[in-house]
Amino acid sequence: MSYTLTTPLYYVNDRAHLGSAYTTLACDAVARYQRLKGEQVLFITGCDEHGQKIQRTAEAAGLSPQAHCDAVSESYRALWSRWQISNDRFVRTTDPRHQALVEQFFARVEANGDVVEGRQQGWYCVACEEFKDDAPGSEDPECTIHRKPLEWRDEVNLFFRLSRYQSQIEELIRKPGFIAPASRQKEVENFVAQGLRDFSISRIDLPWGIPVPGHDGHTFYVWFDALLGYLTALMPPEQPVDLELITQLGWPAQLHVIGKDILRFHAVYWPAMLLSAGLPLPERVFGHGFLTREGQKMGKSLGNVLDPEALLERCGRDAVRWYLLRDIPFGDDGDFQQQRFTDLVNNDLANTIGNLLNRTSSMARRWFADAVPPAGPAAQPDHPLAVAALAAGKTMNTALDALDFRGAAEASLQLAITANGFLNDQAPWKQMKLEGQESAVAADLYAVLEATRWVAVLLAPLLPELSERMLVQLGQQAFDSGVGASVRAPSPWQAAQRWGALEPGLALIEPQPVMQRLELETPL
RNA sequence: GGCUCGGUAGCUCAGCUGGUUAGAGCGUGGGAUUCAUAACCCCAAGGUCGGGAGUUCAAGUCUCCCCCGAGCCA
Repeated sequence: MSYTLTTPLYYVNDRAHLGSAYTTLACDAVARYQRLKGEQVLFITGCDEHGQKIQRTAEAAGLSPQAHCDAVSESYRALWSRWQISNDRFVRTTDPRHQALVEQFFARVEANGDVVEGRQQGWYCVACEEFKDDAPGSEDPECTIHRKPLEWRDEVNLFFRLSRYQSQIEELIRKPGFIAPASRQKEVENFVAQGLRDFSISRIDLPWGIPVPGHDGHTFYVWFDALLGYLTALMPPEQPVDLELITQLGWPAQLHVIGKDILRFHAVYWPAMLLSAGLPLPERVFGHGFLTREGQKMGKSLGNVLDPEALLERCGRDAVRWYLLRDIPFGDDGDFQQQRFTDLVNNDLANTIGNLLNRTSSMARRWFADAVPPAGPAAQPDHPLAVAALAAGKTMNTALDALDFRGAAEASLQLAITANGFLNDQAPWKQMKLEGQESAVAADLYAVLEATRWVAVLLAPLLPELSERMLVQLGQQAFDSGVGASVRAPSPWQAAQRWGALEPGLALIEPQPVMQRLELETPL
C-alpha cells in the first residue's frame, strides 16, 4: 500500500510565486504525515513546459524554449530544495521519457476510438491556452482574465471524445470526497450538467511540444500532455517507460492538490482521459484557494508580489510554514498580512511553544540534577496533561486525515497552552520554597516536560525542523519524515504518541530558544 | 442574466438539526507572577449578528424581498 500525492506541475512561464510555494508546502506536510505514519509515499512535483505561451516567453527573452525551460525548472527545483520539500520525484514534461509515456497513453486513447478530427474555430487566449466560448462579438475581444487580445483561430484539430464520458464523470464527481473541499463540488457538477463537449487535444503549426504520432503537423495541446506528467513521474528513473506497469508503481494517486482555477481539468478532463486509457482514477482532487497580500491581489503591476525566496531568507521555513498552514483554512482563499504573520509566529511558536520548553527544562535542570525528574504519579494516564495530550493527538490525526492543517496546528498549540496553564497553576517555583515538596514538584515538571515532548511529536508533520530542535533538547530521537523514511508499523512516530514515554533521569541539555521571535524592521 | 457561496466584536473567523446573559484567536486595556525568549497565567472590552418583512411561545440559526462582496457558468 502506498500513498501517492501530487502538486500541480508548475508552468514554467515564470518563476515560482508564493502561491506555488503554498501548494507545495501543504503537500509536503501531507507527505510527511503519511511517512510518519509508516506509509510508503510518492510525493510528486515538477514542471509543465510545453505550449505556445512558453515558446513566446522564451522568444521574448531571446532564448530557445528548451534553454528557457531548463533555467526556470531548475529554479523551481532549487527553490523546493531550499524549502526542504520532501518530494520523491520531480518531473519535467520536456523529459524524453515523458514523450514516450504520452505516446503510449495516446495510443490507448486512440485505439479506444476517442480521438476524432474536428474543426476548431474561435477566439483563443494564448495566456490561458484556451478557446473562449464567451468572447464578445466585438472586433478586438480581450481575455477577461489576462486582459490581452484574443487571437482568432480556425484550424483542424484532434478532439478527445469527452462527451462519451458524461455519465461516468457525473457519477465520479458525485462521489463524496472526490472533489474537495466539498464547497467546490457543486461548481463542477453544474459545469458537467450542462453537457460535456469534446475538447481539442492538438494544435497545428506549433513547434514547441510533443508531436502527435500518426498525425503530421499536430502537436499535443499542452494540457493533454501536462496531466500525463503525473504518470511519467511514477516511472522509476532507471527503468524504461512502460504504461502497462503504472498500477504497480503507485497509480492511482490518493491525492491531487491543485489551485481552484484548474479544478475542472483535474476533476473532469483528466478522469475522462484516464477512463479512456483504461486506467484507475485518483481518489481525491483538492482545490485550494488563492493568496492575497494585505487584502490585495499580488501582481507585478501592483508591485506587491511576495517572493518565496526572500520570505525564506528573512523569516525561515518554520515561520512561513506555520503561518500558512495554521492560519488559512486549507481550501479557502487566504490573505498574507505581515502583522498577523509576525504576531502568530511570535505568540504561538516563540512565546507559547518555545518558551514552554525553555522554562520547563530550565526548572527541571535547576532542581533535579540537569535531568528529567522522577515521574511519580504524573506517569498515570489519568493525569490532566495526559488526557490533554491524548486528546490533542487524536484531534491532530483526524485533522490531518482531512487535510485540515489549521485544526492540526491548533491541536498542538492548544496542548502547549494547557501545559503553560498547568505550570502556572502548580507554580513549582513557589512549591520549591516549601519543605518536602520535591516529589510533587518533580511530578509536575515531569508532566509538563512530557506534554512538551508531545507537542514536539505532534508538530513533526507540520514543522519538521522545529519539532526536531525541541526533541533534541528533550534528549529524544527526531523523526525522519523525509524522502526514504523507513516504512514500518507501528512507526516510531506512532509509538511516540504514548504518555510516559519520556524517561525519568534522562539528561537535559542546557536549553536554547528553539524559535526566534521575528523582528521585521522593514516590510517584506 | 442563471447558479453557488458569503456579509457576526478593530482584524480573522466559530456558531450543528431554531431555545438560558452571541463565542474563539489576534490586537487593545488592566491585574497577577518571576521558572522562562519583557515570555507565561488571569480578567475586561459591551458587537442593532448587512437591511426590511414574515413564521414561531422563541431566530444570528427557518421563509420572502432588498443591498453589498466573491466565485462558477452563459
